[in-house]
Amino acid sequence: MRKNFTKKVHGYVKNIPAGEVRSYGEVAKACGSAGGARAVGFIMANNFNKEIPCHRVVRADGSLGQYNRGGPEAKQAKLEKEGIPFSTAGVIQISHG
DNA sequence: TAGCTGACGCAAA
DNA sequence: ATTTGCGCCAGCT
Repeated sequence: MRKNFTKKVHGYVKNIPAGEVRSYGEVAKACGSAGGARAVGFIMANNFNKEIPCHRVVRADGSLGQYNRGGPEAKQAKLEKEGIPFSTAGVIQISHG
């Protein structure tokens, strides 16, 4: 049941503490699907729950990626408010929890 | 049921 | 170091 994957992703993302960021690949892997990075992104795009801090999920390169709430700019703004340091490329460092 | 798309990731040039 | 191409999984039409 693929839906299970989605539920796991939601739970994991909700488990991401403020001030920390996770890469799509990390989330996918933690949910049981290593190469399911794209799937995670798709889930986030279809996820509009404020309970799910999808803005804390960034690309493996540290780049922001996308955001269904106003684009990378809004995403970065939220992350900066969380206390996440940023660089010209994007996130300085991703916590691997 | 089959095919296409998508907020990614890695390898090669 | 930067750019381009292919592969990955899950969801939606």
